[in-house]
Amino acid sequence: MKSLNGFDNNLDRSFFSRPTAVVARDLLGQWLVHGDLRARISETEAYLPMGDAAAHAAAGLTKRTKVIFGPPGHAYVYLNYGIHYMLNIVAEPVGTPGCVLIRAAEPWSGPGRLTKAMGINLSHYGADLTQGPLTILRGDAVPDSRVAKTPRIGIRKASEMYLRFLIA
DNA sequence: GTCACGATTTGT
DNA sequence: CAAATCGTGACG
Repeated sequence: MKSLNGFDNNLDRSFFSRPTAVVARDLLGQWLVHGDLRARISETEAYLPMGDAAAHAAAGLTKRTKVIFGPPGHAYVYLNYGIHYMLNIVAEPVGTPGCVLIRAAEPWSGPGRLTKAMGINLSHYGADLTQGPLTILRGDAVPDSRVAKTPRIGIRKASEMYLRFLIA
């Protein structure tokens, strides 16, 4: 059964409707697809629903964070430093505001360079990644032995939490 | 309305 | 190390 975008192995809603850190870890090795462009996700960061001062959702439900409180599998995109678009994927069930920042996908390093290279911008805010031109395809699973965990990059709050996942 | 700030990148 | 550049959230 193919999806609207023609692919038959997209990650479905249930994949994203799990604990944020688990989704972040399991997103490694999957394919980020935008139209004809595709890139293998190699680095992610989890921003938790609770007890995470660095998460935008910690500020509560606002116009900007609205999508993070919605159904999983949707895109949370925002402009950072007035220059770079950051792509996040909403995790957890509706009402639980967790999201995963896609920090890099081969061959691109850096969240800002990735979105620029793949043409992702604010128009993708709220887009459903389980269907449509912007989506995630299932790739080969990355074994724990190849997954590294470190503190997240570029944040000032909660910098001691190990919520950054990358392929070693 | 005004203001400080930031999940980055690039160049000096 | 500092600049670029602007939407958001806090405050009045």
